[in-house]
Amino acid sequence: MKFSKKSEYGLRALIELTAVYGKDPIRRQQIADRQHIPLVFLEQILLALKHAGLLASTRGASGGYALIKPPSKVTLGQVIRILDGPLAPIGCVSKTAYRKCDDCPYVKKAYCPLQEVMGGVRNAIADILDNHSLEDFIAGARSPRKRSRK
Amino acid sequence: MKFSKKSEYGLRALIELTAVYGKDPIRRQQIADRQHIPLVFLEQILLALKHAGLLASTRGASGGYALIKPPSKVTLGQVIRILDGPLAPIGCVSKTAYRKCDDCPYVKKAYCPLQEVMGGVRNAIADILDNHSLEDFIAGARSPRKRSRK
DNA sequence: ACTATGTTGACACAGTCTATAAACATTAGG
DNA sequence: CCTAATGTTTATAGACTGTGTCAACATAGT
Repeated sequence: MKFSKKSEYGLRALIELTAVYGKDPIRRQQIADRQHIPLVFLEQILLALKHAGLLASTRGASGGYALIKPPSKVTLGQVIRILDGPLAPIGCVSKTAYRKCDDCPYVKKAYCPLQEVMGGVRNAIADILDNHSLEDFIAGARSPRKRSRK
Repeated sequence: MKFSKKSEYGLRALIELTAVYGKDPIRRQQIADRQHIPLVFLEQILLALKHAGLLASTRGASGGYALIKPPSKVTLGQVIRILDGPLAPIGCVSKTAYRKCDDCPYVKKAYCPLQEVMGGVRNAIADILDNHSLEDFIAGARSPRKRSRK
């Protein structure tokens, strides 16, 4: 039950990119150095985020990557779903990528005990991750916005 | 962010074993059939649970596996930690297996933005998983015990 | 007691996915 | 047109998932 390194690195890279939001693009090398991320692995991650529309990249001499969506509009849940896929602990409780579990003997029945619990876990995770945005990463902000539960 | 198949299968096997708690041991074949779990993989799982002290096994003609701890005393969190390791999303926020993250540039500093959020996720997951026991799996029990938050 | 049979136990192996590395192609600026 | 950057492709080590094989052992029948 862990996040992949990919997600972790991706989020840490976005911390750097959020810090310079609106300014000139920064080089991937710089991100790798400051966050101690393996350079070439970092690139795959940045590309994925680019293809998802979060980043823009410019090549050539003074190129680099830049965040193009406002930090407040990018939730951690989005980022993790891009890099890691759906965040449900088991397939049959995912809202964004539901997959009926062929092998589960409870498929036909109305109620699956595992599904009950795991659905709760999924919601708890999503509730946190979808209510935190990159904005919560800026500076020493000691107060990630804690939404009251609806 | 998924549980391993190992944990999923393990929990489903325990559903079967909980259902016959106190009675004669059941064969692994029977568990595999009813929950559609690959037979030989299931064995590794049952062994791990046995070594952890949850199950007892008897060999020979009328052998099989049996749950030896009362269902109410076995939390889902315990099971998953046995089969999947600690349930923290990233190493540096685990309570049962803390590992300082060498590569994180915030190690030295007082505050890590990622750690803040991920710690919250960890607690949310643990809060659910450690407050559900195998007892919640019995029969069609439509009411897993929902502890009020402390 | 001996043997046949059914069951768990242990080990080594193969496929797939993740994390990482290296090499080369492509683009843009001075 | 040369250099510094991104972009693409391919390769490798390790963990996770699942299989195959054979040994250890308990029970039942003779």
